Amino acid sequence: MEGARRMTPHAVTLADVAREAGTSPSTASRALSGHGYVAPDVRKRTLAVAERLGYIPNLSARTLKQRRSRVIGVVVSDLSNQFYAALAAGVEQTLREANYQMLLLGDNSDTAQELSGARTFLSMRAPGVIMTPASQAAADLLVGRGIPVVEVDRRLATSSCDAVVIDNERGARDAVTHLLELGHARIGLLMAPTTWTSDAGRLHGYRAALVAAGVRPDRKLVVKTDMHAADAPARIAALLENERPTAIFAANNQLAEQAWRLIRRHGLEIPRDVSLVAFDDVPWMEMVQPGITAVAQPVFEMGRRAALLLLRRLDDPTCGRTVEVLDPRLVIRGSTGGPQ
Amino acid sequence: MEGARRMTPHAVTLADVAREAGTSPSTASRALSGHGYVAPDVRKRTLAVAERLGYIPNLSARTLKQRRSRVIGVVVSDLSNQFYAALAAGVEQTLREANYQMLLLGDNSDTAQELSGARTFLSMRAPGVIMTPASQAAADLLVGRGIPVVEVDRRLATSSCDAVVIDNERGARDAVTHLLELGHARIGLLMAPTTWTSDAGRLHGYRAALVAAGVRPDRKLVVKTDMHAADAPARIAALLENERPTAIFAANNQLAEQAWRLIRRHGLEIPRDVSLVAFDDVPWMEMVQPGITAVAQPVFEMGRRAALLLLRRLDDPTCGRTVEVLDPRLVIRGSTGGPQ
DNA sequence: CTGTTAGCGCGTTCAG
DNA sequence: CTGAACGCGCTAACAG
Repeated sequence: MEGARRMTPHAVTLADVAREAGTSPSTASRALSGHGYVAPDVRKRTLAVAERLGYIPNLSARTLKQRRSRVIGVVVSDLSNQFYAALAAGVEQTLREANYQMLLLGDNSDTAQELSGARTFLSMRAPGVIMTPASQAAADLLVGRGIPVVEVDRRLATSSCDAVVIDNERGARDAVTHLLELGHARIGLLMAPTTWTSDAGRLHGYRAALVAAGVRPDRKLVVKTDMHAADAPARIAALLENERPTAIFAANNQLAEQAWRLIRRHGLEIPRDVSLVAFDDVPWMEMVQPGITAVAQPVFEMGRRAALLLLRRLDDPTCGRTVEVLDPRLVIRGSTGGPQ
Repeated sequence: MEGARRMTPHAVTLADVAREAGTSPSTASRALSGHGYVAPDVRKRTLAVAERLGYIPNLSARTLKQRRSRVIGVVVSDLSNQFYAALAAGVEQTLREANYQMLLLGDNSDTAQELSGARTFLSMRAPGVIMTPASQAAADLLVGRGIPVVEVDRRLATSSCDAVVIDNERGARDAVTHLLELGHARIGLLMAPTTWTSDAGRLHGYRAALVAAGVRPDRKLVVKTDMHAADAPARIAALLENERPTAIFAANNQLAEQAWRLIRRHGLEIPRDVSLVAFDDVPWMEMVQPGITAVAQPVFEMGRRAALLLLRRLDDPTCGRTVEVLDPRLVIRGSTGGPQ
């Protein structure tokens, strides 16, 4: 037991383990990491000592030496949105299985915060990054520094990254076509005021469905507003009151929630007075009465695939670029019916 | 412009900045970090060069040198549970304001995963950790190594950590008393099968309320089950069918959701056939018809306070221990009414 | 199979 | 106010 268990203020280091095991630091390193040759008994002894001393490798030192860490940066738009939470969960599980850590950041859809996150990942020498991009800046910075980026949910980078997205246009078209088939013609669209491919795709799908049915798109029926904007409720209310749409297509789960609340507050009944369809199916949509018809996305799976794409690229940086487009699925519930 | 902008495979380093700025690495370090004396013009020049070269400090090197990073470890039980998501959001925002990063991990209420998370934090030299503890092991390991831990939502560590919790007993008592006042006597309790202080407190509160009202607690009315357990639905259904409680108190939001679904599936009507109260108020509870009476917790605030407690301790490691107990608030909605 | 040597990039002495 | 020297803990070369 020697004097090794003193109240050292220092954490136990590889050198401590080596000394205690009667070997050199490099041999101890090989024994613990499993790289290179080590005599079986030496390895065993070293492992035992490490265990006994409670040795925990210093990742900073390792990262400094190897010039890359095993921490994958992940940034999503909004941690408290169930969609992004599920996405992150899918990513984390997959990364964990491959022995990588996830460093999760939320950027509140803010370019500056996203950029600051990217800088953090760079300074931590993350070998790769997965993001729901808010702007081109962050991904471009990363890619420019040689860090592979996988975009999820939407694509924005000017450089060509791997990506996992949903077929937004088809999802929106399915949703709106469903309404058209029920006999609706005045269909309101609620969407975020972004330039993201996700929103653009949903808008295209909405328009395409109308045109295909011979209905002329009306700009006044389209409201672009952010969930957190102060005037969001007022603008949605204005749509309801002034335009009297017989149905509303909300392009994300948060706008759907807002719309749902406002429709009730206005004393309107779903679907009698107005039908409602959402893009992105979340639990409450099945629980309310009537249930909300929604375009379901395989969220967890999207996270998983994004992680797999990144892992593949880490394994082979030169492999061809992949963009996976997953299929949405329209889940019909009680919130959609024929117009009055 | 010299030859400094070559296609170097290496990231730009402090030495590069120093060379370009015509100074030494140590001066450059002082200039950029702001510690120590540097001539104003030298500082300015160095900053400019750093900016121009796109210098991003290597955190590993800095951490290795300073023996501590600015990454705070955070581990919660379930990333996809809105309660924990909100908690994490509160923590993150506060840490960010203090210029710390959050490393968020989910442990799925699993001791092994929690322990592995703690080891990760240790190996990354995190200066502190915030956790919703699943067992004593992780916190004890951390504290034993001199890393301050703040427990949130529940307390478990044998060592005395700072903590932020809700007054579980009072919350439960308020909820059950509300039911008793409505005339209920057969009140079922759904709770997780843990030894956590949160669940214990809620159980105590439930019992205390009954006893205070002269109602004899009946063990058969208490079902301890995990949300993800395969037999959870069956056991809850059995409670409903065999014991015929006139009201149910679900001790967390997920059990409340399960109960709500099963009550409907059994063709029972809320609150006519059975009343329902939940501990932890989440958005859907306000949206369903009737709304669910629930004990609301200031979740975001709990996260924020936990972060503040940790920051204070980082600032002054010897300061007295603090345990903050926040007040819950009973929100009465339509899911509770008199028994038949 | 093993130990010695030599940094990874940074911050912190301590003389100038 | 500045720079030279050193070392944080680890691993990749290399020689033995």
